This record gives sequence, C-alpha cells and structure tokens, in this order.
Amino acid sequence: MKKLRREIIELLKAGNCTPRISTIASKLHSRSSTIHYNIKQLEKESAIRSYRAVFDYKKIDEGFCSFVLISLASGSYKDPDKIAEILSKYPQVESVDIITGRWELIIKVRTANMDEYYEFAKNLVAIGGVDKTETLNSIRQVKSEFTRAIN
Amino acid sequence: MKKLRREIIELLKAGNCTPRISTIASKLHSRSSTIHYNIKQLEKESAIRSYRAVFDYKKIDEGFCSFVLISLASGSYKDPDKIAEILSKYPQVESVDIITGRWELIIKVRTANMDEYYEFAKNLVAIGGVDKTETLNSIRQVKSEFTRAIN
DNA sequence: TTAAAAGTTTGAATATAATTCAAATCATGA
DNA sequence: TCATGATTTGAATTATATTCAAACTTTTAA
Repeated sequence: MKKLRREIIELLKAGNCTPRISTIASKLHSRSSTIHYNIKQLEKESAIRSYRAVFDYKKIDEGFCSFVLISLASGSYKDPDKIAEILSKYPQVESVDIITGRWELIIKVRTANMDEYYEFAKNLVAIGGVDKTETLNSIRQVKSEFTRAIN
Repeated sequence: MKKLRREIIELLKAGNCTPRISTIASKLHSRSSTIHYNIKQLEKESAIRSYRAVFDYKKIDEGFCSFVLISLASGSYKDPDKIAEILSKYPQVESVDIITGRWELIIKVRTANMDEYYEFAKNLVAIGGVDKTETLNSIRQVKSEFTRAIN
C-alpha cells in the first residue's frame, strides 16, 4: 500500500473525523444549530470520546484477528492493571479487558496474518507475570464493534 | 437522557461522520485535494467502511460489558453462521466472531447493568442450537477501540 | 406556587472546509 | 522511449460548521 494511504489510515484510526451535523439534523427533523449544540454538550461531558473511521480490516492488512485469554501468575495476581497497561501499548492490541472468572484478562489482537500473530505472541510470554494463555482465533467476523459484515 | 441526545448517539454509532480532510492534510504536509482524492479511493475500494463516533460507554448507559463464549449443540454445529446471524441482530451485541477451538463463537455484549445483561442472557438460552455458554464479565476496560479524545 | 436560574432552541451572519475539475506531474510497463 | 493510467495541484465553487443574541422551555429552590 502507498505510504500516504497508510498514513491517512493511521490518522483515521486515531480520530480526525467529525460528525455530519447537517445530515443528522435533517434525519432528526431538527436544526443544525440545535444538533451542533447537543453534540458539543455530549463532547463536553465526554460521552463522545472521538470520531474515527471503520475499516475492512482484510483490506488494510489486518485481517487476522484473535482473542487471547490470559491468566496471571500468582505473584502479579493482585495487579492485573499493570500487565493490562503493558499490553495496551502494543498497536496490534485493539482492546484489553480485566475480567471475572477463570482468566484475568481478555485481549483482542489484530495482525496481518498468522505469522505476524506468532511474532506478537512471543512478546506475551516474555512479559513476566503471565501464567497461561489460550488463543481463540477468529475465522469470521460476523459483526464487529463498528459495523455488521455485508457478507 | 434526553430523547434528542439518544437519537443523536444512535446516528453517530451507525455512521453519519466524515473525515477531517484539512486537518489530515496539514498533519501530513499535503494538500486537501490530494487527501480528498486518496480518501475517496480508499472508500471506493471499501477499505474504509464508514466513519462513526466512539463513546464512553459508562456515560451512555452501556457500562456493563461481557464476553460470552458459546458452544453449539451438535445439530447446528455445522452452521454457526446461522446462530451468528441471529445474535448479530441484537443491539446489545457489539461483536460476533466465529472462532477455532473449544468454543464456536465469542460475542461481546453491552448493557446498562447486570440486570439488563441477565434479561439479554435469557434470549441466549432460548435460541435453539446453543449448548453451553461461559460469560466473562469485564470489570475494567483498559483499552478499547478508541485511543484519543477530541481535538 | 412562583420567580429566578439554568438549559435549550432558533435563525441569520460569518467563518471554514469540502468538493470539483482541468492541467500538470509522476509512475509503469510495453 | 513512449503511451497510458494514476496522482497531485491550485483556484473556483459549493456546502457545511460555527457563532451568537434572543426567544423559549425546564428545573430549582424558596
């Protein structure tokens, strides 16, 4: 992919988008200035965090998606936050949740392919405090947090 | 929450946003018309699917988040796609992935609170073909799809 | 119950930004 | 090298966001 396109994608992932006030206004049969005011309020109370693009990940070389369940070694058991912080730093890691039950963490990872995933996974074991992991590879994303698949 | 705000949020979840071309142009030391052209290309090849808002889910009454691992009864085992389709329809279901391993599906569910989650979970067992489920409740989202706040 | 305050809507004016397009430039492969 | 398609550019145009004071509505507290 062209360098410029990749750079644009990275900026669109991080935000750099904005609401279509007039479109929303007409869909809700309201005035632009009203919608503008209400959106600014939602932003002010941080209910809206940002605006970003949604991608077809296969088309931007991030087609391989896995969920990794992680249980921590007893030493760091008391502080899953720290491990979570470390994991959050990786660009391949889309989400990190601390959870109840048999596992302490679940992370969602996106890479171009299995090889790249394997490269990433090596980091996981290298992080001290990680005891066991179980990887669930997504073979089809039927719905993602952003949009439904159009088959 | 005000009805209008809720309606705005629903529209912002579904899209109704647009890239900030001039911001991107200046960040990349490029011209607006160049960025415009390249973004249109990305849209044309469907690499970009849409633009939408990212929320602080606690602030929009969707603060309770769970991952549900699902294994299917042997009858429908051959067609997890169908169950996945059904699950995708629920607005509480943020993502549906068909996965490899001990489970067939993993879904991410957002509700206002545990009670609402329980109401939703009753639907799960009612769907024929679902054998076992295991729920992982997120007690803290350390990282989610968003990374940056509003400019 | 009522008056004041706080919050919201409105329309018109203004400021910004997106879009268009033809010409120029660049990249590619025959 | 030439020819073709892809990309970039700048200027002109169009569309949209933003601002703001006034009107209106809802909430608060006395």
